Amino acid sequence: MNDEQALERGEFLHVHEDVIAKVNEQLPDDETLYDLADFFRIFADSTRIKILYALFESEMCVYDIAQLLNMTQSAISHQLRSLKQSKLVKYRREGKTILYSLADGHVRTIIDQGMEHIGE
Amino acid sequence: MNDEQALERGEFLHVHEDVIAKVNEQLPDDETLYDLADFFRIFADSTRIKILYALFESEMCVYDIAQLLNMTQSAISHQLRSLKQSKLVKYRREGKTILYSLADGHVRTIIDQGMEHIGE
DNA sequence: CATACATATGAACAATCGCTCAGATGAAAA
DNA sequence: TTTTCATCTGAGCGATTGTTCATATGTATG
Repeated sequence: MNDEQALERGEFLHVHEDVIAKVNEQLPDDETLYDLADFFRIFADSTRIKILYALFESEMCVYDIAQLLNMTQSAISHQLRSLKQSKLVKYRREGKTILYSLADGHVRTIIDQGMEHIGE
Repeated sequence: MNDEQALERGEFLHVHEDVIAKVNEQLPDDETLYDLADFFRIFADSTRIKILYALFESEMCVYDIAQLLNMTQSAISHQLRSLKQSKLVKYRREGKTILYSLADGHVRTIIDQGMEHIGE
């Protein structure tokens, strides 16, 4: 069959409409996909991953995390804010210090899964 | 115990050295953590997630993916390059067109896991 | 060969990101 | 209340990101 005949029958040159229809059925809506991308973006920075690893062991205050990672308190505080907003981390106040901990067990699973993939 | 006494014994005000030592044992080395962050960064963009979803169904050419996502051929080609470099996608030539497909079964698991987390 | 088709590529741009710095907020101690 | 400690916050910055645009590469066809 040549292109003209295909065009006459309403087909296109490249587009395989059956496949596209099938994908469109399975593809979640845009908002969900944005949320999913946002979720993965949290793990796309090694500082945030380090913070999460630290919290695997125990709850920690900002200053201790900063010491551990050899970074400024401000940098850690900014990152903890992202983690808070994404509901991956929760906190409680104890006197003057604020203790951060994991808010969600899935975090460990996700990181372990990623680790398994890169093969370490 | 007051701060002066603590300082005399070589302790610090905030740093809980036992916790830090424990975390340092568990914390993978920097290179691994960078690789892990790079891996998650691939999923941190909704265009790339859509492309992967499309490839869940069947191998597709660049033009079809562009039509499906209503984006330019160039934009898709650039993203496919990232996915190629990350070894998440492979390709084969068939005449003039190049057909892309998933290179790794883990991809689906990772995305499903993320989806489960955001609760959709 | 020349032409058309399919994809890849590099430069350029706006948008976003992670960190630093200076200062603000909040809680407890003096 | 004033001071000190612990953390938060907003502006500013250099670096990175995703897209567009124009062009280059590669493959089959006439």
